[in-house]
Amino acid sequence: MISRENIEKHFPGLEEGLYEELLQQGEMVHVKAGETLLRFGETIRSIILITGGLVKLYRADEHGTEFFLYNLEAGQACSLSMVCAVQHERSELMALALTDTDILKVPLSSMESWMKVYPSWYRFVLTSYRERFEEVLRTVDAIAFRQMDDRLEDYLRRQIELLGNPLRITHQDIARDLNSSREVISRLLKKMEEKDILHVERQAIYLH
Amino acid sequence: MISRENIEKHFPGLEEGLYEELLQQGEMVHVKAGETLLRFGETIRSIILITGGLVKLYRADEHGTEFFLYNLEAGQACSLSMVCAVQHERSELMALALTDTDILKVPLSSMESWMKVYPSWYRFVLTSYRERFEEVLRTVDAIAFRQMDDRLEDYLRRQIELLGNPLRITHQDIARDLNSSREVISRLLKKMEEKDILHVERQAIYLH
DNA sequence: TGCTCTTTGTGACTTTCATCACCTGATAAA
DNA sequence: TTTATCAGGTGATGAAAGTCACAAAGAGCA
Repeated sequence: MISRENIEKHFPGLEEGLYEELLQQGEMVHVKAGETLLRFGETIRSIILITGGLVKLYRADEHGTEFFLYNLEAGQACSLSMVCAVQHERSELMALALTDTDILKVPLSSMESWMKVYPSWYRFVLTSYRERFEEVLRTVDAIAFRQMDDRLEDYLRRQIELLGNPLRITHQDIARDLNSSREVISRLLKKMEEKDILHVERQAIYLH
Repeated sequence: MISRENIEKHFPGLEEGLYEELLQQGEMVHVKAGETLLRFGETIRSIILITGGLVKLYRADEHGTEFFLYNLEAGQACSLSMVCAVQHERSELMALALTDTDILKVPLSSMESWMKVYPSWYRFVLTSYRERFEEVLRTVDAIAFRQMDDRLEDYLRRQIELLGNPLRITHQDIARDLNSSREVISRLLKKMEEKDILHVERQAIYLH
């Protein structure tokens, strides 16, 4: 359901007129858990704002190997879509709905005019972009400077922050996100369990 | 020397009025090779446009270990400075002048008003940002999916593209950029020499 | 010419992590 | 209830790359 309240709640601090425009020009789309929102190489046709649910953004190589970058939740925007949209560029990332997700699609054409008229939009766009950039930099830090056990703990904390404790996920899926292998993740989880950092059950990780 | 021609040459396609503003409000600063333009955690006070020379952007961890991200040359902008500047954010990166470098510093205050008035500025900012984002994503790919020999070859090609053939650099410095060790780089270079990909001399790498 | 510093070469060893093979136990479907 | 499938456990092995120790070669300079 597209509603003024919903948008105001998730995207506070915008101008009155901008809320009106978002309502008029935006199109609300519901995406089911597991569906792909954006594929690598796909031409971006609209700006995507998340109004509910959880989306995972990841990179994939030519063999289909994946690498998790960051999540987007309600109140955030696919900044790639905003910036690529300007020149009808293609997506560099894959986006997958982790839960049922509601998105507000805004046509590209709005972007440029809003940029001029609404300072809050301009700030929103640049802030989103900066935040995403920082997340990717944190990812670079992780793979460049840190080891698997460390990265795994960080990953679990971030996921639990978003999805709740316990985290319902298989070792295989964690391995895919971290570009590791199931065996390695299982072994590391067991070590962390021995250190009393967490408790592992089938399909569930309880962080202490 | 700050000159209209210089700016027009490196930043083509902007509006007349914007060139005037850049001249009036910009401050030309010369930075010597080896000097640091931006330190991690430093508050960003102005937008930085490169009008000459070569700058290296890198990430560093708490132990001072470095990791090369990308270079900026004339005609490019420190996109971090543009986006961080909006909210007086701190720098996430280190920037080092590799050669003598000329930069045009523009006060933050100009940013918001130009964004409204000059569509070309808005496009320039978003395009810069997207390009930098893509470079960082390429870096993520490299460390996530590829091995050292591959990354080294890629690194050498990119550096030679910018700095010319032969590349004058020590193995130690390459190792620092790639977060590897000198011995590993030396050995890989030797292997590449055997494969006739390049020729190694003291402080110089000739790519075939 | 000799001395020193920087850069590079090299063997031996270690660590981290991926891979393989195979097993156990839980869950669900037939 | 039996069987198939999926999640997870575990030892053995190997490859990539980091570390250590030390040698050698070039460059600069006194």
